Amino acid sequence: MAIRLTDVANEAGVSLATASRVLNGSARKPAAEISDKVRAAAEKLGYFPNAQAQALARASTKLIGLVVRDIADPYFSTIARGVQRGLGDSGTQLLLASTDSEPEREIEAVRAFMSQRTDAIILSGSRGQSEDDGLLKLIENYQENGGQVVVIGQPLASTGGIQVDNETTSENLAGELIRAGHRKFVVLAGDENLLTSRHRAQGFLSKLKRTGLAAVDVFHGAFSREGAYMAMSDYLRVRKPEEADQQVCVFCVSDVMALGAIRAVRESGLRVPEDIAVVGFDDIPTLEDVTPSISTARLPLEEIGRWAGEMVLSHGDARKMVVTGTPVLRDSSRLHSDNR
Amino acid sequence: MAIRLTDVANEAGVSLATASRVLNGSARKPAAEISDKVRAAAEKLGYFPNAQAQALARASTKLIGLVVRDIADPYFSTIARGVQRGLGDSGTQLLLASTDSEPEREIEAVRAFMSQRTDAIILSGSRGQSEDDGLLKLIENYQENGGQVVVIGQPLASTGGIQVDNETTSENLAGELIRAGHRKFVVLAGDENLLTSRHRAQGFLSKLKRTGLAAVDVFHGAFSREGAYMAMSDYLRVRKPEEADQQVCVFCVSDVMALGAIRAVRESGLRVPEDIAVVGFDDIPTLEDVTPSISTARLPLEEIGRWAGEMVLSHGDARKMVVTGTPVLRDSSRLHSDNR
DNA sequence: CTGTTAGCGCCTTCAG
DNA sequence: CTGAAGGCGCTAACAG
Repeated sequence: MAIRLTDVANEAGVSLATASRVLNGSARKPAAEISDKVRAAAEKLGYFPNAQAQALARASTKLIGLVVRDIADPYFSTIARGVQRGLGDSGTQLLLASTDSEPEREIEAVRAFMSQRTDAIILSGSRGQSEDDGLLKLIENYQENGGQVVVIGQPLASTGGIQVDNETTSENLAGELIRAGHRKFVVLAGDENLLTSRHRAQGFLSKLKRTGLAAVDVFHGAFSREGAYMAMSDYLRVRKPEEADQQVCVFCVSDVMALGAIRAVRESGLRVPEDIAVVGFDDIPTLEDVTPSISTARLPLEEIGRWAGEMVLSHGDARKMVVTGTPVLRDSSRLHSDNR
Repeated sequence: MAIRLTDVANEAGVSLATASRVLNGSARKPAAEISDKVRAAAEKLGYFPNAQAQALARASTKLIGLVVRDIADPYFSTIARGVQRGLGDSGTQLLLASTDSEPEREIEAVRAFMSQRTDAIILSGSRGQSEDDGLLKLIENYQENGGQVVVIGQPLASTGGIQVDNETTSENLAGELIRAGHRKFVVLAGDENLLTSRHRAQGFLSKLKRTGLAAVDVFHGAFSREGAYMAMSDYLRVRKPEEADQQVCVFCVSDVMALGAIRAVRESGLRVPEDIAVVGFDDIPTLEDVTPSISTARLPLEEIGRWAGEMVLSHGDARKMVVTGTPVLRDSSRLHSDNR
């Protein structure tokens, strides 16, 4: 159906090999005159190289796979944009898969990418707590066959990646909040089966403990806007009357959760931050448009994606890098001193 | 390097053809015993079909391409999620490309997808005003070779797609605002070279005119948050003192622009909506978290994406459908009656 | 410098 | 029902 290289070669009156050489970056450069003829023929016929055939003949597809949990989540879409930027004009194409937080879908995605023989896979999704054995085996298999794996977030033993030091970041964030005067905390810890979620909560709590602060409430739930909305609603429902007297600072393990929490606070008729201070984690772009401005731990999301993309291109050593977030206190954690 | 079907066949002691038949959905089903042996061998060896080879031998890659302007923009990421949902578990893989609003990058993306022999291409990006001749020719070429094209937003003569009736939607939105009592309008019309931008502004303006409302100011600029921020800043700088007395309603041709506009209003010390009402278009998910809640014309973004995905799967007729947005007045356009 | 010729991994008639 | 063989479109030695 489509025009083949053979057709172009015939049209130009040269051999297949010659046509191939001029149309693709071969080391050997045919004569200028011939080249022009071939290019003209290709143009005239509307020739498009068949990437599949090329991939088969060479040994590399110029394909890389990116798996995220939900592409509509600003956290992931920002990373995705970064990856694309990182890939730049290398001619590498991006295959995208979303897992919807279901481990099996992550495995499916990786299998699909393996079948596509992607040169690399960037995992930015749901690193579960128990390092799904199945996934690990798959990845190992993939690597043995020359596949490159870059993990964003949690580190994975055998792979390269951009690790986020969630624990330290949370500790620092807690430190800043304490320094700002907060003394009473609640943690919306998200899904305890997700490493990211766990580490962020743990870091925060351990800092509190080390500082000798009173016990706080910890709520679990889905690592999502809805999850936080419900967790916060639960908290508001059960909190004791005397708690209402003093401003409490609620740490959510992600900005998206903070957004859900704020919604719940507002619906209950309370104010942020006067009645309840809310703090997030990530610094997703959305925060720019939210009032009050939300305190968070800033992660260079787009750059992280870009680094991942560049890492993939450099095709090199499975380099590892560690990123620690920066606490950014904004209005949502303003201390309400005159409360009681 | 990787395990081939041949290896599996050998391991199982059967022929290549047989192995192929059991491992892939062939019409002819080998004996159960044989099948099990083959499957066991495949499992043991860690076999993954080579999608490229399959694509070459069959005549279809199970690949579809999606081109957006910016995957980090909630409008596009929501559509992207919809597309993925629409594709469901059909086994189709999604290739993603972002154009950054540059027409040439859109063309590059389409060329790349054509090379990848994607079964279909969903265009959700920058339909320029002058229907870039290059793009049209490419698309035509693609279709002649059996490629399916689905366009989201602007309709394209020869292709199917989900058309958004921007003009009518804007008219309706204007109607609602007028009914709500607004009389003084400003339009941040975005990029006049983008059809989407144009139609939205035109619809709005024509409705105003038809209603006999006084002339309003129209500002052009980039079809983006920054563009709107600057346009709004310009407006605030040049508006006449007497205008400041009466609440004005600023219609932005997209929610993302509305967000930028609101930022500008706030930075100038004014309030939304008391001093300046702001209205957007699209109803991106982000709006859920913004205060005041933003009035807009609701488009079922995720569903639009889903429809596009399903359309692609049904492989059918290049169906066309038209979507008209629904005006949703929220707080950002509340009338400030007591302002003389 | 150009052309010829094996494959790359898999599917699919066509025989057996 | 199973096996053998040609071909999908292109690349990369190897000759000429």
